[in-house]
Amino acid sequence: MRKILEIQKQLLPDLMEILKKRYNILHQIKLSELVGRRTLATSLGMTERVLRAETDLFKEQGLIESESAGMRLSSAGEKLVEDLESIVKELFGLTNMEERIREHFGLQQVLIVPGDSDVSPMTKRDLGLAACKVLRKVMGKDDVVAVTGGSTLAQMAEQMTSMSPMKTNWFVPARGGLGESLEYQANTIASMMAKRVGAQYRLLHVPDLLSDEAYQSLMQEPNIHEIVEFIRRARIVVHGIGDAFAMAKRRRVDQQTVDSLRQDGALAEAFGYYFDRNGNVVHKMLSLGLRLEEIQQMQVVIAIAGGASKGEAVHSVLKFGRETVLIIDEGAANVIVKILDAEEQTEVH
Amino acid sequence: MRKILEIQKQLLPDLMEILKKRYNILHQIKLSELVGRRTLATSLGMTERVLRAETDLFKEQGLIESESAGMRLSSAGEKLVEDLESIVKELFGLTNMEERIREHFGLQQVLIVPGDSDVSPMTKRDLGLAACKVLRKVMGKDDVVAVTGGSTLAQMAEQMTSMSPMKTNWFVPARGGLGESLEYQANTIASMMAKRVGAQYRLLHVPDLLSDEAYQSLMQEPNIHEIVEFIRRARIVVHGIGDAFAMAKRRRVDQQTVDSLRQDGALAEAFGYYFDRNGNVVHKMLSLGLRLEEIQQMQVVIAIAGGASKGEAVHSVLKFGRETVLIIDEGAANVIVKILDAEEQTEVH
DNA sequence: ACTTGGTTGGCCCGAAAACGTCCCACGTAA
DNA sequence: TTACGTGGGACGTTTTCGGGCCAACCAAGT
Repeated sequence: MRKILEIQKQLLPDLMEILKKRYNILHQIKLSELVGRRTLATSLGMTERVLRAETDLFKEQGLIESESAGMRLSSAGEKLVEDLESIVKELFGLTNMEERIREHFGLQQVLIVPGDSDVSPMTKRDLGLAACKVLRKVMGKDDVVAVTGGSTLAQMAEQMTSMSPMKTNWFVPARGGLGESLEYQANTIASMMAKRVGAQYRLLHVPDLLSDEAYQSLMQEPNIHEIVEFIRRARIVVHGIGDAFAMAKRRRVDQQTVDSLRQDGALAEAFGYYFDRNGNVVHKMLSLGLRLEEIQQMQVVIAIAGGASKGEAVHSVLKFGRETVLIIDEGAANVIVKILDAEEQTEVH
Repeated sequence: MRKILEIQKQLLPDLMEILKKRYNILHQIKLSELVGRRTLATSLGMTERVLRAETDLFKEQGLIESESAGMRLSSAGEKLVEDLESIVKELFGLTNMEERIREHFGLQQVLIVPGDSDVSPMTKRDLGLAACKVLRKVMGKDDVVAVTGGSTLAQMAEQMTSMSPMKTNWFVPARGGLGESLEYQANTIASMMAKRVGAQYRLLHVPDLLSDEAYQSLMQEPNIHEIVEFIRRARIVVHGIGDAFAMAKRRRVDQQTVDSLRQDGALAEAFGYYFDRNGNVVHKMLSLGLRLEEIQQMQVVIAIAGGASKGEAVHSVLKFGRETVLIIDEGAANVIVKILDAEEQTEVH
């Protein structure tokens, strides 16, 4: 059932909106039992004229009957609303969550794909696909896109296609090597994405840094300095979100640091920064590239994550809050919403 | 799946058409493999500009890719078309049958409601409902509507409603008593319909006739003559279609006539006339009211029938062919289409 | 009997979207 | 080279959409 709507959505992108709108109208009529155009319009927040267009359609379809005192659902309409109820619920469960999360964190856009990446690998692919779509939409001429590493981003890179080569675009790693395995490194992903869409790319081949001195001396290197500057000109950054300890382990962080992370309540990781439950930065990997300041001022920050297991992490990164677009799956979304619910509960008491 | 599509058809009738249009375009692109806007437009019979609007959308959705040599389906588009295939079939299977039957018999409109009256009584209700809708649409001011008897028509009468009273309309029986039980008689149905929509009605209380003499002498009666004339002024006739022998039995036709019907290959019955497989009239009930000539010249002839068991009968009456609107259910439609298929088969050989 | 507050359905008009049509630079095949 | 078909752009026209208003009507309350 969901599939059929997914399919239709591709051909009729605004199908869902219309469906929802019409359902709302019918629903409202049902509640009001007998209601006139004007009151209905104001209670739905639409102008009289557009509402009228809809009700005229409903009349034509025999879903409502209009008397001199107002309109009411016909029996067919009643039945339809009943049938719709369950569909709309399922349909807009995700949309509702999207809206809720979007509003709560003040994001520009939230996208939830059905499924749970923890369970089904297909969902991860969908996640990547959705991310590609978003990225394609926000990318303009000459844009520089910075990407991080991680399995989700790698998946996204694999899904990436473009109809016309984006010769004027650049892909760069958001930060230098962060100790991940080659295939999940930002460098790998940036170059892969660039190749797949016919864009250009520049890489930042630096090791993880252990000391400020190393940082300073590397930044003295003209060509390194130059590329870091280039990266900082990025208008768009795409990053994954990870569980702090899973990430630390993957990056083979030494035990001492892990302990300190644990002590600080680290929960999530994104672009080399570790966050605690409340979105505070509790640790950062020392490397070159984008710093938090730049990310905070970036025009488009796209975060991608999937799986119920990452829900908490996503929530904490969102709490830090510089993202503009969030792309997650249903599994993660459910967890996040549950956390929000809990927060509201405690607020009330 | 079926249900959700039905709902959409009611709530988003225009979107379904768009869906079909877009599917057709994508399908055509798929067949052409690589094709330009103009050639595609002509092969689809649309102007270049509207096609362009569609293809632009497809591009935005990533369903097609455009090269300098033309457009082709992207892999996503390919997949979508595949998935759509079944949806469109389901969605427009009935539509296709409607169109096929409409064209084959040169009808003005064919309406197929999902389901089979033989199996589910709900379908019969839908049939009645659909008939009401059609009738409401074709009825104008001062129109006289002649109706026949039968269980389907009775069902229709029960479904009949109108938003505004049709004070200037008349309902009349198409023909005099044809030996049916009271509740299925044309008189009963005409009066019931009239009452339900606030219209007027006149009845024709005459028994079945046994002889020409009786016919002649009854027609001498001024008031009978007058009402028959009135009936013949009808612009619209709504009639059911029945299986010849079921009908004969219900009307308690004597054995001799039944035998003669069987000998003549009678198959179907409508408004008191019996038809054989090829749509020839093989027998007629002697009564007053509309004659075949009048029906043939009537502006709107609406035939209603439901159930696979009536498929053959409907086919033979259609073959006689004076209907303008046909309202059947899926069960009957399937049978009819099967007959048409068989006919085409034999034509080919 | 008369006001009041609501209804529907009709109408008008400016804005915006859709559309028909032509043109252009370009790639490609002959 | 030529000839053709392509996608993309542009532009004036047509059609639709949407906002707003109004007449006729109705029911209820005064």
